[in-house]
Amino acid sequence: MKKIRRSLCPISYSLDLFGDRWTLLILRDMVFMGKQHYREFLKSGEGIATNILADRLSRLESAGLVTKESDPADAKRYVYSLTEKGLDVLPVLVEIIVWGASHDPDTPVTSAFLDRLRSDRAGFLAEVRQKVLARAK
Amino acid sequence: MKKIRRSLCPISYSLDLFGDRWTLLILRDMVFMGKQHYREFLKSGEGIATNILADRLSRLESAGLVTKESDPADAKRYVYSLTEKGLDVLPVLVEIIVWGASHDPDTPVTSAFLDRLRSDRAGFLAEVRQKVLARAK
DNA sequence: CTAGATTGCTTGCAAAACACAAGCCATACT
DNA sequence: AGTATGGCTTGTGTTTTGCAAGCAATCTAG
Repeated sequence: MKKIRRSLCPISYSLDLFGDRWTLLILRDMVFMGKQHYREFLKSGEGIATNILADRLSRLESAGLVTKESDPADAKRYVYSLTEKGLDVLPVLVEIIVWGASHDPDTPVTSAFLDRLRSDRAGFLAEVRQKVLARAK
Repeated sequence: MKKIRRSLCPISYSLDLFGDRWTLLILRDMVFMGKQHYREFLKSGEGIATNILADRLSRLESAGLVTKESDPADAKRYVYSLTEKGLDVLPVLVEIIVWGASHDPDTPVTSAFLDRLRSDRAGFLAEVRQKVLARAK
């Protein structure tokens, strides 16, 4: 296990956890798609490999962004849920969306939606946050 | 050359460029530290390797976030500067700082500064942005 | 004007991380 | 009991990373 901390910089701290090409996509799926099961994450358009997914989920779990519990409705399943700490990544995701959609000529994001993100950032954050919390209940 | 695009998702688009442990640290150094030279990036606390730095700078350049020009004051140097597109990453950096500083028990970020980021986000963004643009002139 | 420095890299190599396919174990359905 | 489903683990290459050297093009001192 590598647990070296590169520096005390908060950006470096964050990147040590989610500075890779997959972790934030998993969080995206949880936050925006409400995904909770291993199979759902596998089905995402980007095509994550099973071993990578398992690794990232366990890292997110040990870092306290995600919890893993067995599904009461189906004992062969596990339910992955966001913690507060995990949900706090939402503003990062939103800014990444804004940057990506602003600069990607082929983005499918509508300019109406992008405008909404820019002009009513706080409202959008609150709305998504509440939706996630509502699902959790 | 690998240029595969994993999906049309704006987050995926962004991560294809800066979804790694180094790229955003380089942008951090440019935005917040005003670094412009190869050697300055090397001196950062995290200790990036020379080949990785060269690779990331060239990727940032081809993606249009950074420009590379020879230094008129010293022909053996190059000056790396942020473009608009590069500076637009600032909000992402700020949210990453907020998340990292909020959840890292060992963060050196003062709660006063963190409060400022949270309560006057727009003001802080404008301030940093202006500082960067002032340096560019 | 010539012998170091300095700057911005490139190259070589071992180690780590990743991608892909296959397999495995514990439920669950029929 | 036999098959399907869900969540992984285990090989196996391939790619990326990290580290140490080396190198060409400037500058700088004597």
